[in-house]
Amino acid sequence: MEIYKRRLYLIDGSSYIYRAFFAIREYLSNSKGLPTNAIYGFAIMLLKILKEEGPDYLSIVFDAKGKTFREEEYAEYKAHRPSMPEDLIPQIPYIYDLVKAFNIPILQIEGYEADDIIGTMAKRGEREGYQVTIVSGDKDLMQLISPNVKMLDTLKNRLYGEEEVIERFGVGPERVVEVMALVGDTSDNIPGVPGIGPKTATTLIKRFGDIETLFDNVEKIDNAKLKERLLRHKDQAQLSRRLSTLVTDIDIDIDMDELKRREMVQDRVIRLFKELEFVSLFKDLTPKEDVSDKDYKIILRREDFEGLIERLKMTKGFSIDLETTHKEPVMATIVGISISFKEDEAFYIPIRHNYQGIPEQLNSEYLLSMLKPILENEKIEKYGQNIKYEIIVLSLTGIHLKGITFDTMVASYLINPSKHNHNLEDIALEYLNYRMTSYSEVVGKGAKEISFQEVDIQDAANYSCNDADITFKLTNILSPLIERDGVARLYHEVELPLIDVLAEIEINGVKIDKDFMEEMSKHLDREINQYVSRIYAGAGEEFNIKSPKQLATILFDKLKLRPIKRTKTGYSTDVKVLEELAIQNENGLPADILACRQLMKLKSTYVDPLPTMINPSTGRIHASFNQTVTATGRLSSSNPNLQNIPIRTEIGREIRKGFIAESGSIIVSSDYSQIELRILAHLSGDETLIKAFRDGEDIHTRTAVDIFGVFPEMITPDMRRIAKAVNFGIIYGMSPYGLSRDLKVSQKMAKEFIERYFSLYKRVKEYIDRTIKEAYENGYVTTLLRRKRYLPDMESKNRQIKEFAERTAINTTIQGSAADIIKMAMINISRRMKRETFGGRGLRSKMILQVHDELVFEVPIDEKETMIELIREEMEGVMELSVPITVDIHWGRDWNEAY
DNA sequence: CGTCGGTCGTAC
DNA sequence: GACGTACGACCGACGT
Repeated sequence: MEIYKRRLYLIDGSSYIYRAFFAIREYLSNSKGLPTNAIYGFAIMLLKILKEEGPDYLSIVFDAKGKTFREEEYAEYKAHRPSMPEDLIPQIPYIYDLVKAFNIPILQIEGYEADDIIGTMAKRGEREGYQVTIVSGDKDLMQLISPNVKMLDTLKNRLYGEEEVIERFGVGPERVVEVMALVGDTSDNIPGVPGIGPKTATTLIKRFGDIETLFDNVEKIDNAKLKERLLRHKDQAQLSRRLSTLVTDIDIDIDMDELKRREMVQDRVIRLFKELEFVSLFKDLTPKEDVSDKDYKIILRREDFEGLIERLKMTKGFSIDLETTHKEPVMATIVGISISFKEDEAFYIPIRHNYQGIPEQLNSEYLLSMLKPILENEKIEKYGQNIKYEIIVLSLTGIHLKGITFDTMVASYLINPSKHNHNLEDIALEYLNYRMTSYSEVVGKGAKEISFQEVDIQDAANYSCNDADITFKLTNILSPLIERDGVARLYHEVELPLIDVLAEIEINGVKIDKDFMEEMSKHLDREINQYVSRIYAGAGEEFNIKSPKQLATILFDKLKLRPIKRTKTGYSTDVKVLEELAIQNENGLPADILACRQLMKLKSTYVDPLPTMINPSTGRIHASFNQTVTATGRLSSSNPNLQNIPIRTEIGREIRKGFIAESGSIIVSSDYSQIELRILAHLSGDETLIKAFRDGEDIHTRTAVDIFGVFPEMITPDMRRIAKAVNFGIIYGMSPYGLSRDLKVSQKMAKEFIERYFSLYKRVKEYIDRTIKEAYENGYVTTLLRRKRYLPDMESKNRQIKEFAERTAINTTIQGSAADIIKMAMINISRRMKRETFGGRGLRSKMILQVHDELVFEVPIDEKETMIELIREEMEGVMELSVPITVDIHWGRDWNEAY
């Protein structure tokens, strides 16, 4: 019977810090601008060891400050090591904090490197009968490996035993130092024998066993050159061996019991993770909220329900959460409703649960008819998490939810729009330190997922009541934060009223000409097939054109075309590259690939998916317009994304012909003209720019006149194109490099354009400088309506990252202000459409799309003139700026015609 | 078999 | 060697 061996883990802390730092190359930082990549990598490693390895004994070993004996012996040792990277320095104290919070003993001894301590402890552990695991990736430590000592590299997920050492060095662990004596180590500046690499060294050590024997028998070496080399560098080899050999007999005054695994100090770790903003790690450690002690009630009896109704009539407000059959609100049927108006208390009203052995539920029509007057009562406040969902679902059952005064998702977004997620789970974790049960834990995931109707009523109630309860709590917590952050007005006057407008747009949907799309798909298919045959012929073989990797192999390996640029993973095959290749090559292959790619893109992204997304009951597509996604304040659209329907190319624009109006109606599209440049004129106060807009000039021509210093009549299309690129460049926080790339001119010339621009539009330059300065001082920028975006990277020491933050600062004020403006216009238009009557009844026109600077409506033909006037008044008169705001309005039977 | 990063390409 | 903001299709590596 095998005896259980106690497991001792020795973590090579010092090298891990560096390895984590360099392994995680993307820039991680918390919102205070503290870089966190090394801390994160280190934390992941620790958690992995604790969770997956289950050590009985454990220690982290660090290098000590000050000189080691190796430097005493050899001054050059590690002499060429660059000093610690600037972004790593501030992370070190956190790593020590983390180790302490994890309650892991640290070993650190003056005069010795971590490796020597590990060596000593590994040998000791082995002697005393432990199974030792060294956690490291350092080859220097491989000499310690034995049947009882393994090395684990968590970054590469590899475990090294004797076999792996032989694989790596060609010799066993006991001879590793002999090989290293000959090869040396550039990173440690250990010289070895010059001209001897791993291959030769291994051969020699295999033959002679160790370097002493090798030198004793050096005469036996036939290769004169090699022999001479060895003899000349004998001292150096011996020195290298001493430097490479780990000390395994340091007198370490520690009892093994002190290394026994102890529980981490949970709340200390959680606090640290929270400060570092390691959301997922923090989440894993936060204990799950216990709902058993909450006062959650299921409403199955009439008197309970009627009691609840009476109490609801008396409340100031309540949170509401719907459970339904579908994620998409336009497809959803209500399964249950939860309501909370007191913390830790909530009610669940099952409506359409459906499974074997279910308790009897109250009649759904009765329930909804009783709730209707309360839900529609403007005076009773409603709070929700993504309440747009409730608005849509209820609206489709004929209930018009009124009195919405709080949406926790939108509130969280306004407090910090850069967050990737404003899920209830994440908000609760952040503001309440609660870890909630997730939806997928209730209904299952993937193939095992069941309908909410089949969820046990008790489980459903716990889950749903908790949602309502937490939404209610968060309303109380986030409300003052909205005030504190100065976004209360934006919240109440813009974002909250906008929810209704977005719900309307989603309910309206947009009509798609299914036959047209399917016809276009067939047509594209034929065209694509022709290209594909030609491409295969040109390539001499069949391959997957959609695979950049396979395409690169064909173009650059097989056909030996000139690779223009590289990506992280290989040669690039993007449009720029293929265009360049198309010019250089008589062979039409690159041009064919370009054309083919474009058609495949249109087909697979738009033409094929769109008809499948038509809702069978409305015959229309109901995309989501998301209010809490973009960092700047813009909306986004998904399922499908209707904000990136092609327009720039002829064939792409075809697709818009499939976006049609109901018969008897037309599509009316209204887009702001140069809204972002007008905002720039307003925000900067630049007289030249303001005058140009006031005079109704073509802004790009005007800029061309200015930067080229010629009469307007002399402006060529090319000059206007350059001016246009410069104008856009300003909005994006231009660099000479970016502009030169865009315009295909030298960086020098691009720089001249920019300088010329700034010398003429002085206030613009001042505005940019001012915005960057404010961003740096405040840590955030704001838009016209005081929407905030934090920019922690303004303080980064890394130039590239800092400059990126600066460009973001500029772009956000402009793009975000444009978003503010169109959102206000949407609200105002919607209000007027509801208020105004036409021919004795309300307007039947529908707002159906928003594309950042454009609003699209479906308008009954008789309402055309009324709507055009209404739209123009509201969009142009939305706000008084120092320049006029103008719109261009077009109409037609489809979206292409209305362009 | 699902997840996820990389590449590419649409829009404003 | 990234001038800003998004969404999503597809590939392919990786982990269960």
